[in-house]
Amino acid sequence: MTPEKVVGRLSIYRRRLEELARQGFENVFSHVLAKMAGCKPAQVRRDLMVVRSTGSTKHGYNVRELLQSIGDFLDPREAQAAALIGIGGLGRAILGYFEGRRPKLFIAAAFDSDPTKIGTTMNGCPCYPDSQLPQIIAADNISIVIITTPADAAQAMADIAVAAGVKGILNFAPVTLKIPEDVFVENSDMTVYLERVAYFSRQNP
Amino acid sequence: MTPEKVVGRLSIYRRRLEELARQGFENVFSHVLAKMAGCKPAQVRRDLMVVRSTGSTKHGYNVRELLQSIGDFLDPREAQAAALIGIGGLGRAILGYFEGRRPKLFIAAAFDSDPTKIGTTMNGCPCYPDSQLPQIIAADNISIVIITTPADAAQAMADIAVAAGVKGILNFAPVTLKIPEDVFVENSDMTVYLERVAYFSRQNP
DNA sequence: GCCTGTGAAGCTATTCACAGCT
DNA sequence: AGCTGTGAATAGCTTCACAGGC
Repeated sequence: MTPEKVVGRLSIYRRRLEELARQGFENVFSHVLAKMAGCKPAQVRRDLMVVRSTGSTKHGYNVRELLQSIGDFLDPREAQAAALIGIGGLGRAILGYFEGRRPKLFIAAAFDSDPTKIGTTMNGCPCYPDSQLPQIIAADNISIVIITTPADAAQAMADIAVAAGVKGILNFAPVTLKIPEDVFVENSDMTVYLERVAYFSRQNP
Repeated sequence: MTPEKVVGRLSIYRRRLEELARQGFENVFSHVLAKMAGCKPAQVRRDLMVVRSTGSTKHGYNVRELLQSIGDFLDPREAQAAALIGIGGLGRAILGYFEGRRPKLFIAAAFDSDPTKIGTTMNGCPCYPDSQLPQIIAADNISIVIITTPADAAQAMADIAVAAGVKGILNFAPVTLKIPEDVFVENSDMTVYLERVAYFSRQNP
């Protein structure tokens, strides 16, 4: 199975290729894409092996074909719906971020415990009370949740989502979730990031 | 030099240990901490070798000592100041997140191009116009910036910050920054995370 | 000449497995 | 008996380096 790192880089290559396409470029060499993505040419070529796209010696890779191949690889066949749990500053930022970016992957519903938010629409996304999570996950066929609640609510929300059949969790709460093996969890912990930057910023002369 | 992964896990262990300390635990075994952090006991023990903390067979590690050792390792000797660039939803969320969390690592200033934000205080953090970045980085001895601007502003802000002497960048903008080797950059790209969760959520039977 | 595709080498990270301690 | 600390083994990732093609 394709490693996480590779899938992550494919996502990055895709966005760089979209820029290139917008600017009218038809072809790109591995060393150019590597520079744009912040990695090495050999790595780009190896990663692209997994999407079975093939370049030519003369012009490198065809931008449009490559976008197609990466899309075929990364995107679901049918559109995939996600839900956001916890409509704070971070949750709102994420809603704004993804609005209409990928037709095959969209945030279909947002949940919060605050009654003043319920019934409103944020960035085109309807807000529901936490209590409706199971019903709406089922009704909208939601397979992914993004958790942006405070730390103390995260596990309970995750449990409900998993019980309702969710298969992937993107967790921004600074806790380690206890989740069954067959559900994919990606943690994004800003405290870790900042402490790491602080640490390494002091290591260079 | 200590690998990034290890530094990240130390940050996680620390927060789990803080919970344990709050709950009154005095000692912890590697397998307990491993479960709390979502990794394996052998990895915990190996990671803890780098902070030169040493456990006992009978009771495992002493929570307070371990917190001390990790702090000595991770924290700067003098307090380290960061600046936030781009006061949108994400920026505000981050300000709220870090307010008063670590005495040795704090966000001293926030910057934005929107004049209505200038002069206000958010989560205890004063807001300045972008144009004052160099002066305030110098005046407050800021060594880290957190970039939460839209994609198209990120490189320009990063260039200014680097020119002003910043040594670490935490970048949330979905672009690959071109930055000198001696400045540490950590990228956190939510699009990548979500696409990855979407991809792997489909791979399990 | 300068590219891609890839076997093989080199490197990094994780996990095993056990000696040594209490 | 059950833990830590760690050499050694394994697994995973990146980079080299070159054959093959235009």
